[in-house]
Amino acid sequence: MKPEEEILRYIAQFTTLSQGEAEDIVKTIKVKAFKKGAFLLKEGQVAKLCYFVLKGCVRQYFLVDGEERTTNFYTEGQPVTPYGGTFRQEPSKYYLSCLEDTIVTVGSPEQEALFFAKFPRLESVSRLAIEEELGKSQDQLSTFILSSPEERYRQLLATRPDLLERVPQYHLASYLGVKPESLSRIRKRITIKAD
Amino acid sequence: MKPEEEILRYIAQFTTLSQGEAEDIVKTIKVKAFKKGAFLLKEGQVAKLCYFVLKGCVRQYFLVDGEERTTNFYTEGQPVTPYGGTFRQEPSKYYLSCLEDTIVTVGSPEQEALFFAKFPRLESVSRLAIEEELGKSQDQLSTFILSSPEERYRQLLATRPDLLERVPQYHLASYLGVKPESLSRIRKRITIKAD
DNA sequence: TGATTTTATTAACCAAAGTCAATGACGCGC
DNA sequence: GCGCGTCATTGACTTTGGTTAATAAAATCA
Repeated sequence: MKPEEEILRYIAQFTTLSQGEAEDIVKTIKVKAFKKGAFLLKEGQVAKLCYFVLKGCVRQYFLVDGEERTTNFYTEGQPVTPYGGTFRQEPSKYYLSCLEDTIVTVGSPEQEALFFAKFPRLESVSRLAIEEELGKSQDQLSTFILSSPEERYRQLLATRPDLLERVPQYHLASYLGVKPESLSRIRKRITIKAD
Repeated sequence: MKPEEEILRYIAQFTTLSQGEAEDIVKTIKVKAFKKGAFLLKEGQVAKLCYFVLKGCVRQYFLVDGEERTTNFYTEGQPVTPYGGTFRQEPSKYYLSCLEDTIVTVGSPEQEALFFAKFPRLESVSRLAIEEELGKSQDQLSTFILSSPEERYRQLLATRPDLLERVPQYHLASYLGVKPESLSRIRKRITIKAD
């Protein structure tokens, strides 16, 4: 599958596309490649663009007392919406950094308007997608906040095992809200129990 | 201010209303009162309605091993959207219970359609509001998840001091992801440090 | 009001995460 | 291959939250 077609799979979750529409969409979207280590967004910048990951991995984090706190990993097939698709005016507190060479689609409010003019049917799809993201975000909040770090790690293991392969452990630790040393101990505890 | 007018304040965040529109909206919306302890939604029910708090306080929680885990408190001026305004088909895992005598507006998909037919301008307002909620939810996720319980308590103290007055501490503890005994100790630690 | 229930605090002890420091393992460039 | 930096693990010790149980304080209601 070409990376560009990843976005068709995403849209297909919400509606059915004709062959013509699909080809048209692939032709219309703007695609951009980033090198490992590149930033899609830095703290203080106003987010003018939004993204959708076709290939690679983007890490979202912010700084507290100079320390990075990872809040999300976006991989193939995920929309990168640090602010829920809203194009806010305020400068962002988040960084978006590529952990691998990454290919994304790029959207701006202007392109969005053109896109919806061309594919009006997809405007409601967009709304659905945002509501879906909100639901996920709230579920994540409720299941994550009230779990222990070990439970959170097991949860991650169950839902996104790919991340354990491709993301350094100290970033995962930050994502789980613990120090790298603790994650190391958690992993040890689990493998011992598994005997 | 009449409770009904709370919703005008909310809408005013996103757009400007004429005097006529404002009066019309207040006349159109459906208002309902609940007694302390009443449920807006119970686990297993399919959420067919959404709410907006005019007066009072609603607690959202779900059960894990028979234990309540509080995920949100909704007070005056907040939309109650356990699933991002979406009317999902699935039965909810959440309870919505009134901590005080509470007055809310009630919305259904049908009423929503009628409402938007009458005030077409407000459909985009609704979209903005949902995106706003998503932004808030993601911010909450990032600031809460990666903080210690003590930091979370300080955060709550700073952002929603009203809750400390009106909500029993053991519900706050559940919301912060700790046991009531721990919250008690955290409070003690903080008052000692404050000397 | 007094009695009863509900909610909050405190203490003692245990388990788990933080901190600091040292050591290993691995990858990368030279 | 060697050296270097990055990342992961381990150990000793501290801090913090969970657990259990007892007690105190506050709210509720007859």
